[in-house]
Amino acid sequence: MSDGGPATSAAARRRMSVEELAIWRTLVDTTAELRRILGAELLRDSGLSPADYHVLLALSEAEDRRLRSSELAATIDWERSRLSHHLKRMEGRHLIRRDECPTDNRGAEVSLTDDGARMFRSATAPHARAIKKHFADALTPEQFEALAGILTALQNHLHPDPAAEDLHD
Amino acid sequence: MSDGGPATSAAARRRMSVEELAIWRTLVDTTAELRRILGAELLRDSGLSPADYHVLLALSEAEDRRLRSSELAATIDWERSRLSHHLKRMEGRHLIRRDECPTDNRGAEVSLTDDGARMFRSATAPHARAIKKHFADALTPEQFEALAGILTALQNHLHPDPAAEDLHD
DNA sequence: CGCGCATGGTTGACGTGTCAATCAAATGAT
DNA sequence: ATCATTTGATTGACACGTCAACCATGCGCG
Repeated sequence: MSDGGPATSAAARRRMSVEELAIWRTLVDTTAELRRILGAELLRDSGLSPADYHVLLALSEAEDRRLRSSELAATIDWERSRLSHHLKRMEGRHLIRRDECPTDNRGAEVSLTDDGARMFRSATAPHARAIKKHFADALTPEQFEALAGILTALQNHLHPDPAAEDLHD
Repeated sequence: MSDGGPATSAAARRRMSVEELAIWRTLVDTTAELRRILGAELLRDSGLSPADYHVLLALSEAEDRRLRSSELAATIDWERSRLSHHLKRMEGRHLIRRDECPTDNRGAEVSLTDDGARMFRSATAPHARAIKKHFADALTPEQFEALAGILTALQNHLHPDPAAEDLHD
């Protein structure tokens, strides 16, 4: 119950069925559509892109509303260059600020501006409502439970537990 | 059992739980990671981006390997401008060709070149194997069944059956 | 100290996606 | 026939993401 994947050896050599492939495609399409809808609604209602929102969320949850650039990148799992590009744009819109880091002259400290904090706060409740409306309201509690299990299985498969690394083929 | 959503009135007014929100975020993150991995593998192994693959797949399944531009857009659910931009790039790489449409002088007929067909054919089996490896192999048959149901529920919620449109609030 | 390398971060080039504007051909109403 | 409207498709401007190159600072080690 703690290994990386359930279908390890029995069906592992069989080819993927067309149903499984169809499910994969539907998964990609459906999540893409949901992201598109929610992103458009977020932008319309609050002027923030999903990427903006992600950055502001991490910053607003950080201690003193500030983070080193690389910590921010690690928190939201972005490449550093992507973050750098995006921060430049966000700085231009006065959502965040970049100052030099006192303890490391190479570093940059990213901090939330009052404008940024205000926009994030005004965006958060409508965005949660939109997620509920378009996603959560569609599923039963049983489906939520199943989905949680599916996502855990996928994550375990993508990032196998290093402790159980001895039983590979 | 044919309405647009299961949780129609009872829990509809309740706020979304933090668990539900966390599942949504995990869903977005996990599918994004899967797309990233599979996209990178596809590009590395066959020189095609996921978008290229999508276009070529639609064309190769079309009658006589050719489609009107707008039909192609409808098939893969892309905006026409997006498709136009992408077709220009693909045309530059000789994957597809655009000729004028005989029946409508405004139209463009997009057709697969031999190069494009060959690249698509060589990409298809490794790509299917990658999907199996990173996605399908992680799930049990029961999870597949559950996921199919979840996706159907989400789709029904996004696109409610017009025939049952009389019982809205 | 001085050399080499690792680290933190930025930049530029390029492919990609969206939006609004554009344009020409088709359509339809009078 | 004429003119407004719709339709098929392209374009340009811009936001975004990735990749490789870059630069400066920090750090280990002789």
